[in-house]
Amino acid sequence: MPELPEVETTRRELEPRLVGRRVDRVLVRNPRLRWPIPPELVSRLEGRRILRLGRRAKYLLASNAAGTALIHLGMSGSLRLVAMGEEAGPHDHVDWHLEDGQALRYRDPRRFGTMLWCDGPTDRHPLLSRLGPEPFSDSFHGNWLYERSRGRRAAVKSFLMDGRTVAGVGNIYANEALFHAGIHPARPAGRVARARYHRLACAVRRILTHSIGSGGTSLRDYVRTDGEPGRYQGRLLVYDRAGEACVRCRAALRGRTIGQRSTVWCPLCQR
DNA sequence: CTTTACGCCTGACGGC
DNA sequence: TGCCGTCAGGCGTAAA
Repeated sequence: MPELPEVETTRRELEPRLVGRRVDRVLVRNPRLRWPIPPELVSRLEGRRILRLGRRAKYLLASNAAGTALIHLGMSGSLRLVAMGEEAGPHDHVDWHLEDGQALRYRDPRRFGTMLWCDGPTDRHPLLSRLGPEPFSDSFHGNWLYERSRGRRAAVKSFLMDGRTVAGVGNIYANEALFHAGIHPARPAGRVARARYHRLACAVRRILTHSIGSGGTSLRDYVRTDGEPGRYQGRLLVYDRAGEACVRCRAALRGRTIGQRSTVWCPLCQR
């Protein structure tokens, strides 16, 4: 499932191949993603050059002179560059035909993903306007987490996964970051001390940095734009390891659902 | 305001 | 072997 490192890896791989290129034609085989792909996405993209490929949370933002395409990979989506004419599979829902004979191919078996068009500034788009700070921005730090969490009774893991708290931290990395910071995922967010939030913010940044450097996690569906798997999976310390031994203290890792999400933690290392 | 549950969808997996 | 039920998972939305 594409998390932020996978999306950022995709962005970095695609950027040099897309920016400056003209989109000649957009072929929508199946518009039924999470929301229908709007017809104006096609008309706004065709005939214009892509000027920028950005990212906000897990949304990829492909801009041209007319506006911006918002692309979300959901939990099974991928973007690849293919040679134009390469046969499309059953889940290859959209191709952007580029002037250089390649096509940007969007595949998403479960169709939880998104491809929308935004005419104006993207920071005013309803899907983006209420997002919290990017994890690598200066405004994301322990004090922000601490101040924002006061009075909150929800689990710190749910708090961390709320996009208004910090953008783009999904289930896998929430589990990992809480382990690194030694914080029990079910602890009420308002009962985590300032110093521990400082550790948590550092852990989030460190883990995301390492995962991006490894090309993403490559759990289950995710593959890179070249079809190769990411390499961070072997570095996951708790996710998907319930019942196994904690790498630090060898205690059996615990697992249960918190906030409708599978959660794993070490009962000794995390308090 | 906060918190919780739901639903979209398919592939993987386990039981028979 | 094959069929079927169950479940995960991002995240917006509705409901409490």
